[in-house]
Amino acid sequence: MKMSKLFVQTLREFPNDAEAISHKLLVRAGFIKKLTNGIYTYMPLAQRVLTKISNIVREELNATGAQELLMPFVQPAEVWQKSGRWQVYGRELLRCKDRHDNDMCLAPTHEEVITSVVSEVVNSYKQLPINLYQIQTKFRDEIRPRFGLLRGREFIMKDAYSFHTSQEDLEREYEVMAKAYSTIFKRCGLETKAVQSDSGAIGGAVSHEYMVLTDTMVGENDVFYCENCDYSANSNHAISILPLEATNGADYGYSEEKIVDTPNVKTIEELAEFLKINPNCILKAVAYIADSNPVIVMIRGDKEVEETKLLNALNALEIRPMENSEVREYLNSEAGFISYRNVDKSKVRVIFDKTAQNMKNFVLGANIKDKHIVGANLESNIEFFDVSLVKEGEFCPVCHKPLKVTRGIEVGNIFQLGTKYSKPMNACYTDENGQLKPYIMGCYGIGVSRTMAAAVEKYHDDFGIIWPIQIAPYHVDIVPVNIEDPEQSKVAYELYEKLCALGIETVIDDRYDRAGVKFKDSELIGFPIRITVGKTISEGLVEFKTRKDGQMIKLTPNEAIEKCQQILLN
RNA sequence: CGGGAUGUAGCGCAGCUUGGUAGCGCACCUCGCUUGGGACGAGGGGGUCGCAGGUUCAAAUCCUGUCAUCCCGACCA
Repeated sequence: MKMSKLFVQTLREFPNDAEAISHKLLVRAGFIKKLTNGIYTYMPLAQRVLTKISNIVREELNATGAQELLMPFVQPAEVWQKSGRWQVYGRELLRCKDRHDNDMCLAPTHEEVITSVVSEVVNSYKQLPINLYQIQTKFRDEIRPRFGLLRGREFIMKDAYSFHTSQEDLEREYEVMAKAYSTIFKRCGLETKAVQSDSGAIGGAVSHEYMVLTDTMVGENDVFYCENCDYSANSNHAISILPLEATNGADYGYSEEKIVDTPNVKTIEELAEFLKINPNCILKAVAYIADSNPVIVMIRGDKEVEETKLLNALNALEIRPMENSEVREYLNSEAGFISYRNVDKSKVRVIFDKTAQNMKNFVLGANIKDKHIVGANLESNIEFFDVSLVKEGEFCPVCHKPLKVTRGIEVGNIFQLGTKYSKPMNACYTDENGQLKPYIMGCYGIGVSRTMAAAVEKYHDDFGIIWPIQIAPYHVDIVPVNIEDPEQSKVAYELYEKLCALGIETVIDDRYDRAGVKFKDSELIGFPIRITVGKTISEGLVEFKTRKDGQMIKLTPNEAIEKCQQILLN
């Protein structure tokens, strides 16, 4: 490709509406252009990267026996009503009507359609198992799109769905996919960690997320992991063994239950300070509205509520903190002094976190303004749930060593769905005994456009992007310092022809610009290899430079070609 | 949806306080010169100042409303 013909416009400055480095660089280097919030055009350079990632995905999935198909992006409400998600999915599902006034939607995912398609084709256990996938645009009307491609509204996703006759066979396929995923990301030049996760709106029991670990804010997930064993989990799913700490209020002299004055002491910090007590001896109450029902969570004072865990414990869809007016209305109390005692349990659901379990003689809100109870103890027969957020340093649930935390960008995930979709949609096959059985399903996603952004997030420097060669838009950038110099031009074009003939993807920067412009663009765009044809041509040499380590060596044109081949083979 | 900020040429910005000819840099076009790290000179094209009302002889500028975008919190590939 001649640079003069390549449809790309690099910018001299970073766009001012971008925050994430991948967003800034992809825009500045001319890979993407924003149409509107969370919706981008993939320019030719980006399209080449996406194609490469997609092809790696295809090769690895095809190797497992999965088959590619392509499903509709615009879907009728019917299939969503059948699965029950038309009501459940919320405003993230972009709905519209066709000219006949039928309800339609833009596909955020394809469980409904694939289940419907498979149920028409697969009638017998003899046709199972099967794994089908597609690579396609998805639309999710995210509350807050941000970070460019990392959280767009429209994005490219590979989604695969498998169908089985038994849980065992699903688990077998799940392992196959897990392996394929590791290979796929590795081939894209990305190290990933498979972490346990909550299954969210997609549903199902077991799931793992593939995270690219990063120390920046754009990793939107907190990942807890153990350095000793291989336990790792998203914060919305992580569990821990708490370090042994004093949780006995008697240590602070509160061995007898009584009400004490705590004027204007509202927060846990203030209360701990006021009573000269460790926060972990306070049983705090956090009030929520879950699907318009009041809930209070009793949790140890030094711990936070993990709302996804709470959502699951309550089997609720939506959750938000209670407002002060609602505290008065439902709990007949003031924020800061709430307690599970003296609330109407028929109206207010009370959840005890497991951190409350071993507390003795603790401090508790008195449900009266400016008063707390000290030396309190829990009644027996209380059911405990795990709804607390893990903290770094708490102990691994597997091997009891301290857990670490890091940020992660989720580039893929795998779910064991079970019969979550097949049952409501009545999608069944006939088994060996002539019985109708719902399919046991799994589903497996990879964010293709997000993977591209994650690679940039991971591999860049002050000059621009450093593409892993496996997914780089082109392998080599030939820079004739002065295209008007007949000797340089001749050598550069010969080199270009030869590399192209060898199937090496090459750009020749044939622009009449000065060398500095070409060098800057080369580094910004992130070509893995740059071959400069300049003054050393008098000695019959060109300069061979790799983007990754910045190493420059002088070689003859033929040696340069060999070197390219060598690098591409590795 | 709540809190903060910003909308002026393709991109980055100034002008607004104190109303009076719409500007700068980059990019683009022409000519010249230049060719090893985003050159230089001369000339040129391009903007209903987000949108709608209002105040005024006069609005990018003041007032009201509205829309959009970005950042911080609840969603997910």
